[in-house]
Amino acid sequence: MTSDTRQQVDEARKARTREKLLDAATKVFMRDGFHATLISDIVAEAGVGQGTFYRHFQSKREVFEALLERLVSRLLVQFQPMNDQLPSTFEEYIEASRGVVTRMAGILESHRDMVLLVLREAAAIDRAFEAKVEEVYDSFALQTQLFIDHAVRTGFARPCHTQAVSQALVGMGLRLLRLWLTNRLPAPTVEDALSEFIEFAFRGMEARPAGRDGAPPAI
Amino acid sequence: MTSDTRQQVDEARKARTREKLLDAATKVFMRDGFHATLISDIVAEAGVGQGTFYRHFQSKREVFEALLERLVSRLLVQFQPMNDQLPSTFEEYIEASRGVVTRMAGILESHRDMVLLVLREAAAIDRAFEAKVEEVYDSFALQTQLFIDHAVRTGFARPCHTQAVSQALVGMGLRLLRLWLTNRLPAPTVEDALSEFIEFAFRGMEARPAGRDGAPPAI
Amino acid sequence: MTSDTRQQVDEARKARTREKLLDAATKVFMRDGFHATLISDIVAEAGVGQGTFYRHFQSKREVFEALLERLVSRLLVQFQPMNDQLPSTFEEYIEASRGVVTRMAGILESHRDMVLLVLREAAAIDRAFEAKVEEVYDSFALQTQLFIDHAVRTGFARPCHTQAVSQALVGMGLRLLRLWLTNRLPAPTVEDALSEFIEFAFRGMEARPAGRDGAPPAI
Amino acid sequence: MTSDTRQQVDEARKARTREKLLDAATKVFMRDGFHATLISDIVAEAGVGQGTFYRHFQSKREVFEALLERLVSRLLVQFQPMNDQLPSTFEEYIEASRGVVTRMAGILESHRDMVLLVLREAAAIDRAFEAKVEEVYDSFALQTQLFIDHAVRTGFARPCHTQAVSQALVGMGLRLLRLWLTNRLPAPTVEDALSEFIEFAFRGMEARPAGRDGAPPAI
DNA sequence: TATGAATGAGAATTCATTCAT
DNA sequence: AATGAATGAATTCTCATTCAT
Repeated sequence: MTSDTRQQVDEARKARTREKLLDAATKVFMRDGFHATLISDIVAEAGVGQGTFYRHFQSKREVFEALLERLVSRLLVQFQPMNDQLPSTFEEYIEASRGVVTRMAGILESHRDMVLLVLREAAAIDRAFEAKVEEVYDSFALQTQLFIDHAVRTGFARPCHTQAVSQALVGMGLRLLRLWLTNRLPAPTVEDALSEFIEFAFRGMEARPAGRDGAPPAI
Repeated sequence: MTSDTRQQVDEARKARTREKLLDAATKVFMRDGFHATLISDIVAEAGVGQGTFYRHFQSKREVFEALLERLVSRLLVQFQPMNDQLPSTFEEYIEASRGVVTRMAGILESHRDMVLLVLREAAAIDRAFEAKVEEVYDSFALQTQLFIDHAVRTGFARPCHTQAVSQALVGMGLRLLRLWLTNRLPAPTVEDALSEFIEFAFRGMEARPAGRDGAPPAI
Repeated sequence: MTSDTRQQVDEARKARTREKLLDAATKVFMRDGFHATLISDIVAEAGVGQGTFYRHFQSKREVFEALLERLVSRLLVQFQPMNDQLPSTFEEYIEASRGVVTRMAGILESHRDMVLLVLREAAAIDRAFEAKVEEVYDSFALQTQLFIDHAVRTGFARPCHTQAVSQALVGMGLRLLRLWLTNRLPAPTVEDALSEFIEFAFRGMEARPAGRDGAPPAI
Repeated sequence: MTSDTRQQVDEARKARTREKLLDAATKVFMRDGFHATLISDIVAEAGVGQGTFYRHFQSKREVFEALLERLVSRLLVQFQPMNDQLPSTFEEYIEASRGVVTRMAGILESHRDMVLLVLREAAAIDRAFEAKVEEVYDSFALQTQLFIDHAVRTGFARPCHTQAVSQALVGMGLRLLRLWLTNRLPAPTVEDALSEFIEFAFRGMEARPAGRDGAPPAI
């Protein structure tokens, strides 16, 4: 009984220490950059001893990995409902896209530090991280592609190389995300930016007769 | 009492050594990444003594700075003629864009290593580098914006938040560039990819009545 | 969660290591001279790791500073009682001087190595050290001056520029100290040398009628 | 003929370069201290090439040696006439001493930089230099001793351990010299200081009946 | 489990010295 | 003879990692 309790207390303490370290690492990584960050900076920020670090992680790299893992898993969970109900009119498509993108933006913003950290540093740490992050981007691209494929099949989107287009969309998103998180968004509000983003994605730059009725074009 | 000849010879030798170091650095940075690269790796690759490095650069960072400077100045020189003759029909717009983008692709490809290096690592080295690279991206965006602004004014493009759109285009470009340089281009050839890229940029994803006559729409 | 005991143990260990380093430094500085001494020599002599040095000192200079500080503080403590009871007859003056000087000699001898080190090297390390050592000499001179001033006031010493005289006395002392510590004392024993020193200081070189009764001269 | 001339020109140039280097070294040694001075500092100050240094000296140490040699030889030459005519009255003794010391002061002042350099640094360079400088001090002490011995023999000075006394005098001189050259002389003028110095050397600190007639005391 | 002093391998950096011109 | 670019041995210094408490 006593030892059981004791064990639980110990485990709880360990978990708390681990969280302290992860939070401290995020903070210091953001402040100084991954490479300039020393283990001693992390433990100082976390308020624990130097040796304690090694009871939880093997290396600075492993902390980053844990942080990235945590971020990705949270993002994936939240993005599940993205393809819940597929649209059946053109306006629904636009609305659905706006909804998805807005929700994504919200989630990403709530992990602002880590997201910016990944955008900045992940590819520079080593090839494995670069690959992992590219995987994430690719999976976003794939989600997007499935969406567009469906739109093409249902006649709401023009036939195109949907794989290339979805990668292009991911690129657009990444750029605007970075500008946003560094407060350099070229638009008054995020909502404006997202509207422009979606408008542009659907209509391109070309000028043309306005009136769209939302009906699929007769081909 | 140094003779002119002697001075010239010395200078030439020094310049040659500097080039050797820059080339070696590019190679090693690409192979091992900026942070994993040691000064000793660079001098070994360059075939010069350890001390020689410090006669030319203060630090690894400074070499990277020199490389980036060299790349940027080359890119800028080559991009001058981008806005030479502005188009006067819609088809010309498309063609002009394709020309610009194709030429850029060629230039970028000829600096493949450095470009990839910058895409991967620059932002992670420190804030100053991040700022410098963002400046470059922003200047591309600005060039693009001027182009679109003109197209809007002449009625070939629909009115939109051209600053946001051009940043989005830069994002698209960066993503495809990266995929291309890492051989993951989602298209059979670069030309195909560029075509898709431009098609998408002008027309968006939306399906609609095909026939365009190249004339600006009557508004 | 560091226990009090643990903290004390750690502190004690650290202090012990620091002392080891200071002792080793003194030894090596004496053997090889400050400038020829390498950090690696000090740690080898101390039997600790290279990195340990830097946990305790920033540089070789800082070790020397610590050593000098330690020496000066010890000397100051011991010299406090120098002006305890001021003499009231001429003989007492001589005896008091002899007492002070003898005691000083004893103290200095017990720090033989550091004293010689300071005499030889301190001024050559940098201007700050030169200033610090000159300060010490000046404070000795000041002590001496107060002593002489008193003697002049009470009529046991002839009126003179006591500041200059005390500096001269310090110079004499430093020279004899150096000769003594390098075993080149021009006298059979230290006591002899001190006697000559004091005799000379009081009577000068001039020959004159011997008999002194210890009474202040009627002026 | 031509080659003769050529050779002379070359030699003259070489000698000039050597002097430039020696002067530069003195200046930089004074400014930065011997140990902090780099060969590159000396050649920069001299305005010659790095390699040129090694055509004239093997090392920094050798430059210092040359400078010290030059100083010592100059001092020795000038001090020859010190014992020219030995005094025959007490006043003549004082006057002779004042003359010698004043002349020495003048000479030393004209080599201010080198003298201060030697006082500060020589002993710290290595044991050989320490020995060389001590030799010089000892030779001064010896000169002084001969002077005092004579005074004792002729009855103008009281019998004493003349070797110890002359070392003490050298110590006094060194201290005052240092204070003087660093502008900390505890007296309005050098002349005042020298007067105090000599007064003290002859009469000591003790107060006593004034009137001296310059005659040797009846013993 | 947590701690922080100690460690030492390894990297950056310096600078006296060489040597081709 | 003079030069100054190149050199690399030698040192300093850092910091991830260990380990005794």
